[in-house]
Amino acid sequence: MASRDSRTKDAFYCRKEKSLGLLCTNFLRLYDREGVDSIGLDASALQLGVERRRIYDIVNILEGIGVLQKKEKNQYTWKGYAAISGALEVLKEQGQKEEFHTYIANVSNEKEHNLNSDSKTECPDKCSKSDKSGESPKHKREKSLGLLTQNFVKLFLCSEADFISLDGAALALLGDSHDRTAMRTKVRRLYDIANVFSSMGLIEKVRDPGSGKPAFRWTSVGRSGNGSSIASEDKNRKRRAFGADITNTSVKKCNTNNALTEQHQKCSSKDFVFGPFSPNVTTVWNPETRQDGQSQNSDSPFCAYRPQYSNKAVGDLFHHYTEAWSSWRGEANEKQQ
DNA sequence: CAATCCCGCCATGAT
DNA sequence: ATCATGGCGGGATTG
Repeated sequence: MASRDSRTKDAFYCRKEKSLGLLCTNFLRLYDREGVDSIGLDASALQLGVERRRIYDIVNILEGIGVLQKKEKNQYTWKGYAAISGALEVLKEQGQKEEFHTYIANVSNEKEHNLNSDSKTECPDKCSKSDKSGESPKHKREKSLGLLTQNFVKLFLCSEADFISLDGAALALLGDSHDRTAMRTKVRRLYDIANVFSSMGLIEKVRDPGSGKPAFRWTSVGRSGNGSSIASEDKNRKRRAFGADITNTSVKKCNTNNALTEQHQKCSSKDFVFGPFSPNVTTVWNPETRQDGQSQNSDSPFCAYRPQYSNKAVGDLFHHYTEAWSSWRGEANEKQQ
């Protein structure tokens, strides 16, 4: 049946609209409301209008922070933002137990003149790495992303440096594999993680004063002294940010499922194409309009950016449509199963 | 050019 | 074998 050739990036293709960060924001907004406790991957992909593969990315990263927890095949349990602080505490402790602070001495300047001075910049892998005799039938489990996410967090939580570059992180978490390729791959993954973290406000992009190179800084969320008990129940845990929901109604193939669902609706995705609000991509939200600097009280990192339409009415309308559409699709999908 | 990072092929594990 | 997961990196986009 030939390939629908998904690579047909029409004239109106905007990479930003498909970023993991945005997807994460939408994902979070979609599930951060009462009554939610179970998340189905299929439904999720459907609601958000993305391929399944992407949901795996989001889910794996969020699970590393405690927002989600795998329940069973295809099903995750929503733990919510409230679970983050606890997860971070644990991560920080683990990170300290292992010597994560030695990984990132000070990635600041120095650039290529990295002195390979002793230390043990390596193996972020817990457990044994002893593999005498070829393969180790060990846990193939948790090979990356999820683990990488946690290690990335540990670097921030255990390091003194107030900002870390992805290259530095990759270097630190990569043991000694200075393979150009390994580095490249690792950095690619870190970009993915950094994107969702940024969208959640956990980290923020900054510039290294010295080299001018991009780096990330952990926002003031990291618990503060005083331990014992989960405590810090956040007095402001009801930081629910309501706004417009948006769906990535991609006008391309997205689900290999038969078009049964599709033909079932007369007003298929085609018609769903923004009516009054033209698709002129001029109103794309901006994650961080480089206007960094002193941001107001970054108390709550979860005040996600809301991709708003300059026109409130339009936004509301869109929201309404989205809700209707979402629940409809969800129901239809469920029944179909 | 360098920094980003989307997209989806395809290996691998579960059933 | 089929289906669920999710490494991995080519190469398109952005800055």
